[in-house]
Amino acid sequence: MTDTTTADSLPEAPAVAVTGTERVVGVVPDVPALDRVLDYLVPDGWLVEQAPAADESPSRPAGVPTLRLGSVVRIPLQGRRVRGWVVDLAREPAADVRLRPLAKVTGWGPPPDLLELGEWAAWRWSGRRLAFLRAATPERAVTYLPERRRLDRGQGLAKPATAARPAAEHPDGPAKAFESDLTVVRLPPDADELPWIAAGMALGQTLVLAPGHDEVSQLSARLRGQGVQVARHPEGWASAATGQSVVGSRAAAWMPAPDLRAVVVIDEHDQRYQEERAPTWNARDVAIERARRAGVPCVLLSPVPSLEALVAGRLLVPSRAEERANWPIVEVVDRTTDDDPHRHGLYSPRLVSLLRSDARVAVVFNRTGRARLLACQRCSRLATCERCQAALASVDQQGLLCPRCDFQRPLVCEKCGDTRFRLLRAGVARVREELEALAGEPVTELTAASAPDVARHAGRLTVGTAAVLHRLEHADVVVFLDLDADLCAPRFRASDQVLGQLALAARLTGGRRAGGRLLLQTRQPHHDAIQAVLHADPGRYARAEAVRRRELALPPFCALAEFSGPGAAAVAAALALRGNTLLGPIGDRYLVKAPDHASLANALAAVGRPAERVRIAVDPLDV
DNA sequence: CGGACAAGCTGA
DNA sequence: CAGCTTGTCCGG
Repeated sequence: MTDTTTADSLPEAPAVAVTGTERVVGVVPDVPALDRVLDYLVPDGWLVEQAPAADESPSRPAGVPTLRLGSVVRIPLQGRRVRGWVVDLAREPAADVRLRPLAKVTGWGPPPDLLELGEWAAWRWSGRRLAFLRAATPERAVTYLPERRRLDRGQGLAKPATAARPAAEHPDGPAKAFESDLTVVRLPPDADELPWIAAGMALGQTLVLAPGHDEVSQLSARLRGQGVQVARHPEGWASAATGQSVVGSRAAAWMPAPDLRAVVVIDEHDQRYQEERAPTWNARDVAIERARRAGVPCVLLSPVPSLEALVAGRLLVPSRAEERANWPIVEVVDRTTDDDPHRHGLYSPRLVSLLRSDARVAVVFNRTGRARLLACQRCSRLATCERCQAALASVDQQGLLCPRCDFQRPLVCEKCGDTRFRLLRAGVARVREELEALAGEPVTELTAASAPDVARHAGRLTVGTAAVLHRLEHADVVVFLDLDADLCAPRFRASDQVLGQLALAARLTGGRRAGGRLLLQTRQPHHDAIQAVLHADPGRYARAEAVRRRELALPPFCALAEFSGPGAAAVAAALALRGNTLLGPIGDRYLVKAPDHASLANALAAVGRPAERVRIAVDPLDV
């Protein structure tokens, strides 16, 4: 049997020696382990479009394959055909190499500005450029782009919308925010962001980022209601590439925008902007850099601006009165002084009376399961895992489960065989039972694991993890049962996260005008995060926290990177030699502290990746 | 990533 | 030494 062509062995154009007259392009293959530019011949008859044609378009024969910077192509590679991106239109390969021709043009890909932004992001987060090429590529092939539309400035939104919720009155109005390069707007939780988006869109094509899909859907629906069509990620790629404004979550930071005039990031403090997988890029930071490169204003909105944003841009704040009106009334229950008739310590008298009122109450308690720590009622032996010694958790009233290794065992004491346990550290499920007993009526449990319709059918009383804050529509009062557990979490951003949750809660209840109320149970009533919401002044927290972070040399006054995997030790050691501070190892994880991101990224680029696998997380979240 | 090829192991 | 697994290398 000779030379039968099967489906697997495609007839492949042979490699040919380069004579110097052929067109050669550089292509990055979509192969993660191969982070290189490879050279390919452009077949005869294909067009190569040099610069992005500014004022368009000579009629050209239909169906002629056309290459541009960023074009998605298929290339022969080791007998396979793989996807790749054209990143160089005029390569000059060494005279003696033999090259293969490109197999096919798939369609449009990242425009040149995003290729460059991708290079920057690969540097900034010490990742592979491939991750960003993928992010900036349409999900389905785009083979045709209509003529770029010259959109009416403002797209029908030039006048701020008359919204149901009042716009917080910033002294000079939203347009003011777009007058400089980078502006942080402290917008109270109950204020409407639409006027700010409208002010951006009045300038032309605008990139609007929101942290989650729900927010994106709501926002684009509202804009549609105002007669504004926006491109959404990923299906709106082609529309964005013809100049339509973009609304999307994290990935939308990589949508094309040929006529970009403004960038708006909603709730810039939200951690969902950060990609969890390496490279751990942050869409807010990508948006800032993108606006800077395009020379257009970038506006970051947040009720509780991050220190990262505050050190990067100038701050606009609403009037004191306006900000106060748009935060709820805050009641702090000091658990060190109030006398609690119940043994449990989680339920203050104030909470109990609230449960028995007729208000819609949402209770936040950030511990899933029924109990995370149990002890035998007779012999006080802790329930621990036989396999890994972690504390066993109770999921229901039947059995015990190890949260670390999934080991299961019935609810029986190892030592004395008793089946009664004390719940030393209750979880949401147990708290729900107890709240129900206190209230004398049903309480809905709502966590990230709950079915999608649970939030809609929730009754007057709801308890759950922070998922409550995202999934519930409204509450009259939001209660934080044990704010200290969150404030004291062993992460330096713990109190940032609490403040973010308090802002979400404030949105759920509405401002004090609407009767919104927060009940905070804590043993640290003077904590800056609590004082900040109590006075509706997030600046109090930001100022105090900035001092602490600067003293401890923590972000944003340094840059952190975490290394894990077999190659972690080698990279960490190499970085330490270059004058960075090395912490760890903790398990197989090393933490490196550099004075700033530029020096961290440069040091990492100089050190390079070792042969072994390493996961590099710049700006790690749980430190 | 995934194919190619080399080196290493096994059983007759 | 065929037949198979495991490891290492490399891509235009």
